Amino acid sequence: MPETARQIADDLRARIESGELLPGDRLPGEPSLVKTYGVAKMTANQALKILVSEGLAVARPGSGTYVREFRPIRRVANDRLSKSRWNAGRSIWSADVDQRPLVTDVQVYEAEAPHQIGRLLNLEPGVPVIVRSRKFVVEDRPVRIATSYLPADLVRDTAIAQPNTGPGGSYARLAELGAEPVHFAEELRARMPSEEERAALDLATGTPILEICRTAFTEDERPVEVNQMLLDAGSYVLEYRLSS
Amino acid sequence: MPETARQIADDLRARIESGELLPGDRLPGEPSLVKTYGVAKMTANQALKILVSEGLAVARPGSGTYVREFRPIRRVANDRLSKSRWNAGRSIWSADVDQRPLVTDVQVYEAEAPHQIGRLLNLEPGVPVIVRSRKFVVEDRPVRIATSYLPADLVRDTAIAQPNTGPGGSYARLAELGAEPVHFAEELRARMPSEEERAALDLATGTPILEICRTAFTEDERPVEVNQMLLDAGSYVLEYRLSS
DNA sequence: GAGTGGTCTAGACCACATC
DNA sequence: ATGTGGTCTAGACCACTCG
Repeated sequence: MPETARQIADDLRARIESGELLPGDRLPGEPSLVKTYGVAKMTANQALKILVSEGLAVARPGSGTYVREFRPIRRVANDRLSKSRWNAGRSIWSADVDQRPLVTDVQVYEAEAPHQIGRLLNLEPGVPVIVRSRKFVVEDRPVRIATSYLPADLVRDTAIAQPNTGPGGSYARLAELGAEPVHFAEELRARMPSEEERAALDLATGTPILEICRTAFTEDERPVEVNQMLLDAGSYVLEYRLSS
Repeated sequence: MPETARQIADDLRARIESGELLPGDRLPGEPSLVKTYGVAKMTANQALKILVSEGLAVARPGSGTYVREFRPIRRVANDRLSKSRWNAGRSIWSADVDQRPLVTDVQVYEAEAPHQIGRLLNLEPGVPVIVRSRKFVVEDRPVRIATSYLPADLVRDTAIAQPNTGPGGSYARLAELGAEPVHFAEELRARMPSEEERAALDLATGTPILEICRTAFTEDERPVEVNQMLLDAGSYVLEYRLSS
């Protein structure tokens, strides 16, 4: 009877979904599965790998395989009406609200605009941009990597070209330049991370990432910033509020 | 020298990212990898599985393993100001714009509101809702599953309780009831699908899904619909336009 | 019928975590 | 020191696709 690994995974998944095994609990190990199901060790290994690849479990070599804990952060993208209280406090997924993250690995440099970015910023090919990249850490977990691109001619001599952008951040500086961002377009997709991205976000295998590319526009619809973000999908719930 | 499977996967990934292997191309098969790398068949198998799990390749048993093709659909969530043309035509990911999908598997029935849904709709526990679920197919691919919940007392005697909601769809019917949805709150997360969801969306292994829960509100901020959607992440780019 | 990916076995060695 | 997951081997059988 083949299909054994899948069946073992199905059993364990059922025990997780029924609540018999709770988040953080240790799953039966490989030797245990070998005994109870009478399979080879590698089959047991693959059964556990299935659960890991589904994002239901996390393997900790040398210790065991554990039911994954899902404690996401809520990121709210506000539209102008969102100060009103519709939907206040009601949500489908429980999530911590917007803890202030630790910002690390700040890098700022000037470079030629990558092709796609240049198009979004409405720049001629080869025009320089200021690139700001940084990593956000919550509870010792790296959860987000962000890279911003701004026209160098606009911001070169401001705090935006420094690691520390000052009070209010780069948007406050843009406002001082008469280029306050007020419209935003976000493009979003989800995919599996590359090996590199997995390492940078310290992702468990089987966790997808959310990739967001946000363009910020001034009141007169001039693009002034492109922000590319990579989020650990296991750490985020995104919220959008819209009015038609 | 362990780590062999990963290294083989790295090699192949590099050949994909360099453009030597194009979307749709066939990767070297297991027997070929066994020869060129001098490894066991199962190691070759696992190397290919790594690429599949990363979403870079698709295995077609009996035929080969192929570089995945990514041809997403664009879904635009408009804010009320977005009729203006900012960002017009510029986007970071190429995507077909909103082809009209085929709607299949329509099911409509009345049931007690699930706990979470009831809370979002601001209903007392146990109050009945009309449930509408359907599947959207584009180019023979199922790409989206949607389940809507509406207060039964509001819509029971309308076309919304029928499979065919008539011209303009259920929102037009709600408008006729004086309950036109004008505000929307979307909660969004990405995760790996369950086996069931994988089957329903006909997903290649290694493809994440986007899970969206959208609540629709009337002008006076009354929730009138909750729509839970599951999207094949490989088939969608989402776009949000916001103003602050 | 030949070739493909999918899976299983039985045994082995490793690095690591935990005690 | 023991137990854990991670990986590899060499060989096997299966169901499937394709020419």
